[in-house]
Amino acid sequence: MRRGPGRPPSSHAQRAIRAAAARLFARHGYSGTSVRDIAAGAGVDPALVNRHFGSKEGLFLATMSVDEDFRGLVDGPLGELGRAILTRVVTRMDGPGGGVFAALVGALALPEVRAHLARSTDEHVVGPLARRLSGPDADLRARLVGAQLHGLLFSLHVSPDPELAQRPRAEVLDAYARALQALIDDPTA
Amino acid sequence: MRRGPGRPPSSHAQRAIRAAAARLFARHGYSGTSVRDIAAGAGVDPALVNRHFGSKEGLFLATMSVDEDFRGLVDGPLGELGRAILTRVVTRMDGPGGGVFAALVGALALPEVRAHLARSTDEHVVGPLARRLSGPDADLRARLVGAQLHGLLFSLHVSPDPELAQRPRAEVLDAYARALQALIDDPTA
DNA sequence: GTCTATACCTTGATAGAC
DNA sequence: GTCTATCAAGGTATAGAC
Repeated sequence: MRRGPGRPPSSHAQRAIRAAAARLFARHGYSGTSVRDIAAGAGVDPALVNRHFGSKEGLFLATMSVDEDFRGLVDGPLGELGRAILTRVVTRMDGPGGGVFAALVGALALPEVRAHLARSTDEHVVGPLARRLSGPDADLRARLVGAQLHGLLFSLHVSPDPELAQRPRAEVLDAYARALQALIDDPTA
Repeated sequence: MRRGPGRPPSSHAQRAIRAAAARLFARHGYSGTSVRDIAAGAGVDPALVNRHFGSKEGLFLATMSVDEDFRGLVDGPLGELGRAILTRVVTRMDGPGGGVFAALVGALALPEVRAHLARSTDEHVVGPLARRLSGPDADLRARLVGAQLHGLLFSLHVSPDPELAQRPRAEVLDAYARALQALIDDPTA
């Protein structure tokens, strides 16, 4: 939180609302969390939530982001990039990020949530990857890697496949990495 | 609709409610469609909806299913199965099925919706595919093909990537089919 | 500027009349 | 079998206290 002139200091209530919202949204989703629940969790009056964040949607957008989970995902040697991408993203998402991703998917009916997920994926994954790939259709292949990534996160955290979730992560990542690598490698080489 | 003894005939109102619900849920999602909207679209009283289908959730489950879109998806020669799966599912989902899938994902907060999507994927895709695959980890590889499938449908219909959606379908399917095939082929062969 | 109390509207659901 | 009346929950806006 930046303080200083030109920006009002965030009150204790604001921080408490943020913390309660981050916890409840990640755990129970957007529609499963009421503004009154968040206010109760933060120990403040329900009206304060909209006072500080404009609306329930505004608070959701202020607290739920996958930018930190996606940043830097496609750095590293191209030859083993599939495995590297999956190791990083799954490790991060096994923390609180998994709930954040699931909450975002559950709130995709909100246009701003759609925009956030699309922008974050483009900015941190598809864009940087497309610039690094060689061979034909680099942009298309990078976008499909993004689709694969969403597919695995979906099956682990949004609509969890129990059999998949219980297996040793290393086995799952090794197998899925082969599929990612099939799009990362130059098909003409 | 089957008629006959032992089964009460479905009234005109029931059919009208079904039709309106299928259209509105697929177009505006679960939370974006109110029971009153559906009743208005069907030209009936709002109370009739819950009278006939128990609840909004009951009506949703009675009208939104991907069984028809997923059935028979993994039939055909193993050597080109990746391409065949994608051609079939994308063709079907470019019709009304795309909206149905998106609506189901948007309603995954409901446990019964989760169960339906998991069961349908297992019954029509993962199960039959696992029984056909040779080589190690057949079950794991089949589950990951399911994850890939969800990933593409997600990027085409749930959180649509405009660049991906506008490209010629053949290009997209050819490239993604390589990634599916990497899990279908026996890795030790 | 920060917080509280309160009221309003939409929506899912139900009870009971006809 | 169908409709009217009504309730509870929840998102939102506003008036006013401190």
